[in-house]
Amino acid sequence: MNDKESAADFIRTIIAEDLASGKHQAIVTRFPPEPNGYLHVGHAKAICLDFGVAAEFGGRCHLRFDDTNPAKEEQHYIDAIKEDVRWLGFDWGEHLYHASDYFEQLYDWACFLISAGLAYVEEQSAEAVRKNRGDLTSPGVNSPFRDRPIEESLDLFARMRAGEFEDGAKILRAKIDMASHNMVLRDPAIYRIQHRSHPRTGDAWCIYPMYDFAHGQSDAIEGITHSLCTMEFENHRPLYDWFTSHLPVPAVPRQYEFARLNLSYTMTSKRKLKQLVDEGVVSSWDDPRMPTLSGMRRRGFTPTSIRNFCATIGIKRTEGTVDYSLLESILRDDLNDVAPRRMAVLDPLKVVIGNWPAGHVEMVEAMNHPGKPELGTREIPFSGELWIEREDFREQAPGKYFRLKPGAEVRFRYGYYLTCTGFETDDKGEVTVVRCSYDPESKGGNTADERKVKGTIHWVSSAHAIASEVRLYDHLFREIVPGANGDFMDDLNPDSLTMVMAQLEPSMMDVAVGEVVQFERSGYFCMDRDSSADKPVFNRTVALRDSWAKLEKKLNQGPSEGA
RNA sequence: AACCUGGUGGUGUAAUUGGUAACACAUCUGGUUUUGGUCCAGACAUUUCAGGUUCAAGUCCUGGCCGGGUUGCCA
Repeated sequence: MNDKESAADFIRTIIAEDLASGKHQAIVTRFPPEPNGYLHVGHAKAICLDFGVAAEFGGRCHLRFDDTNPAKEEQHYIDAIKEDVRWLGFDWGEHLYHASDYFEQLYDWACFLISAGLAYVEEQSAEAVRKNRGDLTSPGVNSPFRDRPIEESLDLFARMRAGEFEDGAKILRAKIDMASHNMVLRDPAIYRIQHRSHPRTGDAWCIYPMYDFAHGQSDAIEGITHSLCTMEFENHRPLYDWFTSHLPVPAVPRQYEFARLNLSYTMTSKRKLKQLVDEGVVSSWDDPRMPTLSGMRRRGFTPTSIRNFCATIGIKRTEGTVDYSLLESILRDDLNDVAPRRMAVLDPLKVVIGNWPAGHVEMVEAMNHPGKPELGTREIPFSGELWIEREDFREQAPGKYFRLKPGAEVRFRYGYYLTCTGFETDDKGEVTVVRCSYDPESKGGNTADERKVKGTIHWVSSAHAIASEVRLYDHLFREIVPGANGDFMDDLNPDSLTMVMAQLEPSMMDVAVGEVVQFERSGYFCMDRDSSADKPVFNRTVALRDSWAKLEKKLNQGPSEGA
């Protein structure tokens, strides 16, 4: 399946205009994650925008790590982020940068600001600073240090860098407007002291620039033309512009904001996802239930499906919540196209064919993809003892139930027509064996008389089957918007993971870790890295659409209770 | 209640910038089918409300209503 084209959203419109008017000769964007966690679908939206727009307009996109807070950042996050961006299908080429690459320049610019009377060293406590900032409806109060001599601030700032003061003892603040309606402009902190080693600069620094002081300037240094970010930074744009207009930066980039992605039944918040990992709710950042790119990869999502999803949801400034079913639909679309078909029984029930020659095994031919004959066929062993899906047999069933029931004839896909002649149960009434007879003239699934057999079910020869652990997933949360009514942890779905022991057709031995196949009539499954030579493990990526389930639900709701 | 932003079907997007509201998902009906899958056909909104400008308004103006963001030495 090819990538869906992205519509001309407001950002692409602006870029096209900037190029047409000659404002820019070429465009440069950047994707700037903080390496404090793993990337999730929300980031995919940003990545597809940043890299996508650059590619469409013949520009380039940088990967820049926003590593200004060593308290939260780690090298392994950096490595994982790079892997995820590459997996999604994007390439930053030579343009890998870090905000920390610019620490020396940023320091110089901070001194420049102090010298220009536009920044000062603050010595009030964090609490006092907060108190004096005022609130949403009342202006703040100027700091007693606001008008201290420039030389004094310069000296103090140098000593901050030299490590003379403890964490929190002082900060550097920009001198803007304590009465601004925009809180971000009330003399924002631009440097803080943190005696902590940084994943890249080690112990070279004990003062670190704040996001606001690093981002726009980093953009300027790299020649970013369009700095795209999410709406929560909208209030920061005036500050972004304040720095680039008061500092001798080499270029003046522009920031544009778009709405972040919200997906139903999950969440796109690094902080909350980290909590799920830290509290052991999920096994890891790449748990297949996680909306992280690594989790989705392990689950069996294709990069194409995620890119198509991002193209479909579009870019706007309005918040909304996308139906998870849209993602699933786009995923199925791609998987239907690329996934080879196989047979597997998730909830095995034994079928014994009474008139089958004892000990006889026959090979039947099955297509690897009904829609793509060019993908060839494979041979599957058929015998007198088979596994079928427990739900494919009913002792009593409504007329619309086309599967196995006493007296009914159904087609065993690619095999034979079987007619149910009886069944056995245990003391609890649970069906243990279904007895059938087969029509020797129906090999392959057709007969000369062309009689209609409505039902077709999948099967696996019990003597040849491979036992496998299969992990079935459901939404991680029960609520469309987890946490909407309180703590999101209260909305966890206790049934988000179910494990079953399935029986697979022998050819499944050749599936590779990470490969996705369709278990016919069931869903798409991806071989997990937990697989071993003697026990494969599969994750259900997504189930097939199930119109029978809907029909049956309706039948059961009807006036006369269904079977 | 301050400032900033936004409001098109159940959901996500579109509408040549003032000219018969389009597409996808979801839902419901049918048809095809050796996957109750795929595929095909059909149904499903007078654009938050009230006024105004205009031959003509989802697009422009005024007011109301509703939503999101903002008071880190996080990003």
